[in-house]
Amino acid sequence: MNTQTQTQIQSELPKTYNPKDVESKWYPKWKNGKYFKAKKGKLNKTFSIIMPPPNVTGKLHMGHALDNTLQDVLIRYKRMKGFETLWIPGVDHAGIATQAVVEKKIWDEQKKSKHQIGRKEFLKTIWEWKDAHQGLIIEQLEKLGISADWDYFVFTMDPIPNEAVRKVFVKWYQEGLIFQTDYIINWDPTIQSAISDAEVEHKEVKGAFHYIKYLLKDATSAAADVAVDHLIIATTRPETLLGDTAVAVNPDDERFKHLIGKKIIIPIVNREVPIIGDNHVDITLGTGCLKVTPGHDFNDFEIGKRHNLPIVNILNKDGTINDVALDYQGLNVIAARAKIIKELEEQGLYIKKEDCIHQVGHGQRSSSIVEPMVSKQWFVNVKKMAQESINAVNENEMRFFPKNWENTFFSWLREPKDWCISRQLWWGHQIPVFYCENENCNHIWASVDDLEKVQSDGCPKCKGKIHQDPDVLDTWFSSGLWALSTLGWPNEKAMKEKSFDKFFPTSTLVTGFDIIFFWVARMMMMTLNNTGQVPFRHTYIHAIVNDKHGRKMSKSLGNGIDPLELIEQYGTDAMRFTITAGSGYNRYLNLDPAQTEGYRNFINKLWNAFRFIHPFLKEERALDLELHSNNHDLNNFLTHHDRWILSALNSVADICNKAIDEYRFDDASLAIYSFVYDKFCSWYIELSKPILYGADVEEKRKRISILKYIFRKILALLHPMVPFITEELWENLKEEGEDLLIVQEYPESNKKLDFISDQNNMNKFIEIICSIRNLRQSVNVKPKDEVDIHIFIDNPELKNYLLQNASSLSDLAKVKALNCNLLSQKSTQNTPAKSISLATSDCEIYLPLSGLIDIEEYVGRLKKDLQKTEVEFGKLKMKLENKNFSENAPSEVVAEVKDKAQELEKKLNSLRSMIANL
RNA sequence: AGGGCCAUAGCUCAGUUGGUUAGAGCGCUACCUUGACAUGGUAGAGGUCGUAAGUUCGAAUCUUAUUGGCCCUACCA
Repeated sequence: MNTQTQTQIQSELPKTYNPKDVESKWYPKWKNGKYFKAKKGKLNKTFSIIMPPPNVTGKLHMGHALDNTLQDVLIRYKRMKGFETLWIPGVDHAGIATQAVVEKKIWDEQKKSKHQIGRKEFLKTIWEWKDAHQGLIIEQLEKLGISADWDYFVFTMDPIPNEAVRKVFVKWYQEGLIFQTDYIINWDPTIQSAISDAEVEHKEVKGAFHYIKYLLKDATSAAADVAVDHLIIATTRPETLLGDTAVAVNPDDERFKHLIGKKIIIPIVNREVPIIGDNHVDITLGTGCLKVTPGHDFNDFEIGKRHNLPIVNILNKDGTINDVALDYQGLNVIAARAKIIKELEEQGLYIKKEDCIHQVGHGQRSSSIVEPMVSKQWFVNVKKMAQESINAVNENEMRFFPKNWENTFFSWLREPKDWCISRQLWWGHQIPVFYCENENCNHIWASVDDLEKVQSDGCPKCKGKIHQDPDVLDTWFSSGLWALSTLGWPNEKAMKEKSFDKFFPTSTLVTGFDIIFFWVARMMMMTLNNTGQVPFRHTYIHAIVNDKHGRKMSKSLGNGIDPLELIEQYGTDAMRFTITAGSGYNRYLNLDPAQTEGYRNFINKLWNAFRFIHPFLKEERALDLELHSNNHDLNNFLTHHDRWILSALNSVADICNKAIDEYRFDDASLAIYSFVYDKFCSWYIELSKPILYGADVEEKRKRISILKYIFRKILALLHPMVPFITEELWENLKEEGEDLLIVQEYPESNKKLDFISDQNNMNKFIEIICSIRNLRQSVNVKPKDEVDIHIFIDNPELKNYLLQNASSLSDLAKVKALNCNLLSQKSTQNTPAKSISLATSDCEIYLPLSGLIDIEEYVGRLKKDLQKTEVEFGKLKMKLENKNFSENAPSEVVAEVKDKAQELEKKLNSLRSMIANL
């Protein structure tokens, strides 16, 4: 190739990499080329992941970007390693969230409530909305470059997941694990549904203790002493007195125990209730007297059960006071509280108020205050499956990465409460329980058959008319079956089509710690219970994304980062690399767009490294190790620098493999990053320039083949993290007939390419060049100006190496004449008189000066170095003289310290003689 | 109240089982447009690892206490 064509090629490539065109080009090629589909690889092993399904309502946020990028890195890595890989994507119906969005939409457009529209019509609208929205989420996921098998795509309310839900529900119903009962549950008045314990978040709220007098029955006045004609109750929720059905004291409380069995009057409602003795009451807390409201307090509910107290419900479904007290009917809790306090004051029953801060439950979705309320709900007894899940983790059937997350998992499963699974919503899997409407029959049963079939069959006992339970299941009920239903379970035909046996149990679950309870634990329980197997072998818990100062991203703070904007600005690869470089075993990832900018620069660096070798590519094939079947041959073929870069590459490949296997994406990313910058670009490319522009054709051909070899490996190592640019560049580097990079082999370390002495020599060589540059800058020599250098070397082998590579040294340190002697030959005659110098452990380097220098400053530098070295040497010497050290420390540690001490001693001597000779 | 996590350079973080002079990115300073790249290059400044005590030949790393921050669970009349 002549110079003219070289220039032409170079001008075709822009100086800066443009991610947009490349990204839009490659995704369709991979997808349409079926590269995301599972194919048998060289290992004859499978690797499968189920994607945590994003909500169908959602807009992709940073958490999704992180979650999916890491899964994609694993999938691409394993695919290249030769696993048969399958990544199953999906979307969640997200019961409450979706219903709320569509309800609002209908209200905005038609000013109609869902009840006005009717259940059937409402569900039809919501399905239409879902179909329209699902595509948006998929489109956004594709922008991340994820290599999921879209043919496997599942929606949580598709027929198969629905079949799974019905099957499990009926099984548990028949086993008695699912039961319906009146129980105190968390009621979300905004959503107007029960929610599970896990969906309640406790937040600190300013409140107050209100001290209220309750008069004893037959009390003559309200003025006399406590325990004579009244009791004082402290409460943060005075309005709940409308539902009080007892007052409790501790049976051992000397102050009050004589009152047990007597009657007391609830103010306002003037209800006569018993005073009871219960050990739950803490004598030391509050006033020692406790109002008991079994309908609206978890503890009181338990007390009520023990004492057979009636339950009075004071709230409507929307959280307002019901007809229990007509004066208060329709007021919300806050208003009712104020009105009650006022009325108590008027009656002289209100004593005082003490401000306090207390924890109040809020609905995770609605953020409104959750009201404990008694209602009829469906529950699952999960005790046994919880224990099975704990066992599975203890027996390493499923492992957490990082391991300590298993404690969180255990803490939830150790004492599990019954799981409230019914929701008073319309959008979701409807509970497959049917009721016979014939009053003489009243049969209740669960059926796996769909509604139409059950309806046409009628009641199995009396053939009467039937109806289905109107409630739907908690979203997590279907999510809990995700590992099974995405692979077709329980439908045998679908399982066969989706190769259930091949891909189940899945390999790794990648998710955040915030849903260990909601999801990881439930999937474990439900999958173990139904198949006896774990849903996945590993769970990698990744970081939660925060802003750059570690604050949660939130709308109110306005500190959210939109991944699509980040992609728009810096490209998908840069965003992905920010994520991988920041993901290891950390709990949080504090995301700073400046980092992404830095990694965008890295991508650009890679692009330009390619621009450099590009004109030469057509001239030569990549180095083929097969051609050099024995080490001797290979050694002869390679130069010092070739052996050095190949060994360095080898170490990086080793690190990348080990790191990704252990989910240390950060270690893998940073290792290859630093290889590209600090080894390949800074040194190997620089060292190659004279050869590529030089006259020695044979040498040039060899160098091109190695550059090409290294660059191909770099692209392969980087591909899982930054798939787009690597695939784009691969197109130029692949040999005739080679397939896309996405299916190339992932590099592994190769013992044949470990050249230890070349690594050592090169490190010394770099140290010498940096020292010369340091000297040059310290006296302001212009970068272009060439200088004379005198080096005295302690070690003959290194001297030899230096002479062999003298031209490289000249190039990189701009040295005009190199004068190199052994240190033993140093004398006043051959040491430049007027010079500045610097010492390493192996050599003394002198830069002769023609002009004047600032002796003071220069001597200061030498002295500073001397002092530092003396301190270090002193430390090591003390260590060596300490018998305890030489006797107790491992011999290799002692040997290392000895070596180091020797090196420092040499350097000390050099520095001292330099200072003395000034 | 119980449990867990964190504290390392101006900022954000690495630092494997205790073992050479504690690392990176960004930021900062000086110099440089050199035939891949100013989204660049070269050189450099800057931490003794929250505090205190202890174990050890040796501690950022282990133990205890303490301060500050975060999270989870339970509950508060």
